[in-house]
Amino acid sequence: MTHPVTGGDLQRLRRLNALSALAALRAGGPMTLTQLAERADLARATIKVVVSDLMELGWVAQMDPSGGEKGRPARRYRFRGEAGRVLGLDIGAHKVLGVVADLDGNVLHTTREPVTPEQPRAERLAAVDRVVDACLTGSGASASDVWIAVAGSTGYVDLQGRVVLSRAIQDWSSVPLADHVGARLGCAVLVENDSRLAALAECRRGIARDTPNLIFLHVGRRAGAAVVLDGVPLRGGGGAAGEIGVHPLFNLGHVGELLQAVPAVEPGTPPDAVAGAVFEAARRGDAGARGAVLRYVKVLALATSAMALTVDPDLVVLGGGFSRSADVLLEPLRDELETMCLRTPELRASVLGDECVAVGAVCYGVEHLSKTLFNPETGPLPADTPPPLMV
Amino acid sequence: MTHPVTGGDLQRLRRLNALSALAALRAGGPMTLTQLAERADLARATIKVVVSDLMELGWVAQMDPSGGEKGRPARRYRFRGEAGRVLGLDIGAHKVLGVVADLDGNVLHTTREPVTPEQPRAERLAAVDRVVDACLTGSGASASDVWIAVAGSTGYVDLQGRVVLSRAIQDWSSVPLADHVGARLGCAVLVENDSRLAALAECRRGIARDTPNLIFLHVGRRAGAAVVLDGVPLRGGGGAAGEIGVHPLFNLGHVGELLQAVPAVEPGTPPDAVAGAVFEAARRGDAGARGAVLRYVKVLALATSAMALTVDPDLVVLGGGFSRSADVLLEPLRDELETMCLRTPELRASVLGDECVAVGAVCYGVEHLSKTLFNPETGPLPADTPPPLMV
DNA sequence: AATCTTAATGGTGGACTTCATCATAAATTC
DNA sequence: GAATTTATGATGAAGTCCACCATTAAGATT
Repeated sequence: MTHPVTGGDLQRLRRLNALSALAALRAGGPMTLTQLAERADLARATIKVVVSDLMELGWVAQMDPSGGEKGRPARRYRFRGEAGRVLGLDIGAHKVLGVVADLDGNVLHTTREPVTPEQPRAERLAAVDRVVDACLTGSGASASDVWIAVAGSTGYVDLQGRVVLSRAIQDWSSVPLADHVGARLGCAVLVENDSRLAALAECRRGIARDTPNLIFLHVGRRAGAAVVLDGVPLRGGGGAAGEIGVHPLFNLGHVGELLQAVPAVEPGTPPDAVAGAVFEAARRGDAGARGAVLRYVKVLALATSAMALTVDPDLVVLGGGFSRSADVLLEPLRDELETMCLRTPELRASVLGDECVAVGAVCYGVEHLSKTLFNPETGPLPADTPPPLMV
Repeated sequence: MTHPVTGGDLQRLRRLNALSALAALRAGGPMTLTQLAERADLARATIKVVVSDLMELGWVAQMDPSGGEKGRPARRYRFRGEAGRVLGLDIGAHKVLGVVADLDGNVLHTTREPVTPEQPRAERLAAVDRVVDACLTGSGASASDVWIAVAGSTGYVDLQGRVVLSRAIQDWSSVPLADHVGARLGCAVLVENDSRLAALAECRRGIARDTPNLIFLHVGRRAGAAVVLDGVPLRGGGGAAGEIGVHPLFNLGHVGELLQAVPAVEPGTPPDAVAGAVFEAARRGDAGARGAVLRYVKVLALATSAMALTVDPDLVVLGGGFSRSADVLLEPLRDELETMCLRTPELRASVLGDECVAVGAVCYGVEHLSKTLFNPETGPLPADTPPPLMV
């Protein structure tokens, strides 16, 4: 009912102040004591004690004096992002992508390996293992340096991180992905829907950086969606939020097929290239192709407006493979949406490319760590010890 | 990025503890010092000081000793809900309903006045004024006792509380409702969509008390919806969340008309009674009526499943005028939803009746006060002084 | 009716945290 | 080299919480 206001001990106040300082340092970059005192709204003397505590714990390091200022040069302090590592995985239909980042979310290393949708589960898991190993060796980290791993997978992922159902990947439903990766790394592993992570990535570092309420539209041969509200990916009561694709009127699972039979596309074009060819023809002005695109956009708009009317976002981000053809899609989609919405959201194309999901996984991991590690109950734990296992 | 961890002064710690004690007292009812110390996780000595502070401020009062226990009888303390009043208004098409409650949300008085959808704006506002006055005199309160008023109105209400657009009520779009009521009461006035308030009421005190994620379906001659996520009504980027009714495929604005032309209903039945007659006939087993109900339910299910797939609720609550015929609607609607959802939500009928919106308005007001008054920044202000104007 | 048990109450001292203030130190600038 | 600017270090004061102990007030027992 009322939101939890927790006071407590004097030591707790100290913890609160330490966390406040740490948060200010993380958000505002390297700072002097005076700046930090101002941002955290604490006295200099207090901040000094707090910061020296944090340095002992390993969370904060002193930087080389920069000089260039007028008076006595102030010591500058920074958050030690290198204290731990976050691993982001994108397990898609055609590739497995691994990204290692520090606690600030800076990407340190990327590994990618191709897979096919038809591969059996064991082979795909082996590919995941190889990517994880390559990530570790490539970034010079050991398994114990990784504090949390987040894996994005297609399909409906429930609140416990189980892949309940996947249509895009063969033999993948109810795969024990978290256990598999967790056994290898010995850290907490979160599994999330890939669209949701992509949406988060666009919201944090992409086209939606200034927009907390958005719908991410994953368009490709299959279509999916994710919703972000107040900057937080919406999971819903069971993790199925955004799965508008199964609605009987929209049938987004096969909406990509609307882009098949167009005269302008030569017979014999490989299936994966058909859509691109249609877009290309539409770009050139081919009437048949434009008609196909319009039919496709109409269906997409119907589904999108249903979601938009439900959650009233400020922005719709067009992502996924077809977003490369945003120049052809954006305008007609915008026109269609205009006719169906009460408060038509803006429409923009994704900008993060194919590392989108992995970057979102890193963001998700960093934020999860923030919530659990930097917790007022436990205070900032020593940075050297890896965090306790959590889910 | 990181959620705000604010520490601060020693006095701030005291404020935090005072608020923590107050929150515990509000949530847990009257308590002894020992119980309170346990709930707020503070030492008895501390709680004692905090509580005597709160008594001086007027937030807490001592109760009569109850006795009946074994040892020395403990003094029991309670939150002084009577320190202020919250006014909830439901401005509907056919009635204006006013409810006065204390800060605990206990309803003290109710006033109702009939109106018609066709009445001009001035008449409707005059009716609102009369209801407000009757609420004050009826509950023995003066205008300055009312700390906040919340008005529920049909139509699209934006984030600033402006009624942007109303189709159900004539001459109502962009009415300056908050200003009008605020001028009369001299307190903050919030305006919200009525379905959203009804949803909140069901979530706090109705059929959904244990369910934080739900969709409230307002069914009647016109249909509307509202979404509650994690116990919070979803407004969206511009306050239009839940307005699925304007979607071209669902046309919920006139979905009630599907219940018109049924042979079992005698010609000449007044328009308002037709739907009820159809439901009655369907209840008796009339085939034509059952068919009409089924057609109606199909449309409703399409819209509901679109929303459900978007936000993945645990529950759909059937409310509004037609929910009186839930016995006829629930089962077919459940069956239809079953075929369209990935994770089919539970389906229940509203239980709060026609005071639903006003009760939701009170809940909303109480919770808004909790957020603004009981704010760690300002600490618990003296209870006697009415709160500063806020929006 | 006197005594025992139970549990709340009141008070004291100690430990801790934060803050304001002042004198000092280390750079740049003139 | 002096003046200026800014950071640093140290001290004392004030505020807050907690553990502990003796005291008080009621019901339960004999």
